[in-house]
Amino acid sequence: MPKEASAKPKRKAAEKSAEKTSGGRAKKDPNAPKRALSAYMFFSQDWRERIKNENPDAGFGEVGKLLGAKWKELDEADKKPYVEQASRDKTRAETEKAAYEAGESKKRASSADEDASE
DNA sequence: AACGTGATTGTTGCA
DNA sequence: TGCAACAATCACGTT
Repeated sequence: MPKEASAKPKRKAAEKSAEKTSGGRAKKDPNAPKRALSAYMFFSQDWRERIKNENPDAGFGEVGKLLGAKWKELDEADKKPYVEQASRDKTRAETEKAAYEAGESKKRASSADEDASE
């Protein structure tokens, strides 16, 4: 149950080192199609304006914490639009990965007939 | 099949 | 240029 645990001060750019389960799962994708944005990402994009609007002095920590607090205040219906965008982005990520997989696959076999687009 | 983990997303502001 | 809290996520990989 590594899920939920009060707090997980474990991830960060500093702890990039992973290696666990079996030996460090591949290193992430070579092309890194990146995943999809989170509802929070859209939520922040919309709220960051308001936060700065009501907190022109709020830098990053203020806005950050305030944003998170507000986020929880929102109801599912409020997050809905954000989640919806996240869902849309997820589909986008699917296409990204699809193209990434396709590229990876085609890149493998092709080499001469492949157009010089890239 | 089910589970676990890591990697990723976006904001601002500064050394 | 990268990292810092804030939250979600979820796709991948391992078992």
